[in-house]
Amino acid sequence: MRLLADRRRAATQDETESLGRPLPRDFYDRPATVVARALLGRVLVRDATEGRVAGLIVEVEAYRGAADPASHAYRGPTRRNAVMFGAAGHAYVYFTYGMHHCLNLVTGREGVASAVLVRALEPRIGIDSMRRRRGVETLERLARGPGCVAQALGLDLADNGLDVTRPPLWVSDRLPERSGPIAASTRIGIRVATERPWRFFLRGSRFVSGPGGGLRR
DNA sequence: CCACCGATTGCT
DNA sequence: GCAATCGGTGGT
Repeated sequence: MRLLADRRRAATQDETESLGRPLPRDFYDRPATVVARALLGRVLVRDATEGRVAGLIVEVEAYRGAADPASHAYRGPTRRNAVMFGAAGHAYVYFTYGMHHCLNLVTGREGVASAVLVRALEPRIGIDSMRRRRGVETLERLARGPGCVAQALGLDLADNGLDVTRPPLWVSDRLPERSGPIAASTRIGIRVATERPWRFFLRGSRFVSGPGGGLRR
């Protein structure tokens, strides 16, 4: 009789096979806007002890280096944003408003401090896990909004700095067929008048981009 | 040490 | 429209 752990491992390998391979580091080693666009429609995968959770990336926001006033990196390196200044292909997870976490994927060359904020997912795998973590039922509400994405995936500061070119947190190189309409978040996040982060999302089957954020004060 | 603020969310 | 809630950040 096969051990439970072995069966679980085999199942994980099968699913990984069907999901494709993790995107390699050089995928992320490009400008944030380019990576942001290329991430749309791919599968973000989170493997935890509770099981696998995954969804299609349907909305992202690009933070373009330390010269971008909207970026956490704008005032130079600090303890919190250190990961942004590091190598591409790592997770920058931060805590905000005393209750929410948000997930970024670091892009560009070391020292460039650019990243892509994952703003919304279309749930695909581990939907019941997402429901438990989120405390909501409907697919539309499970991972719409950056705080909801992190909560649905069970991410917190312990995941800051993770290498996203391999499990337990990674993005597949596959571009699956989308099953239905995709809900992008409606709320506006950053409020910087001079320069705004560029947002990318999928509306139905169409690719859309435009300035995110509103005006400050 | 202290004060202010935030790449948000959910409820009124 | 606004409260919740607390670590990050910068100034004293």
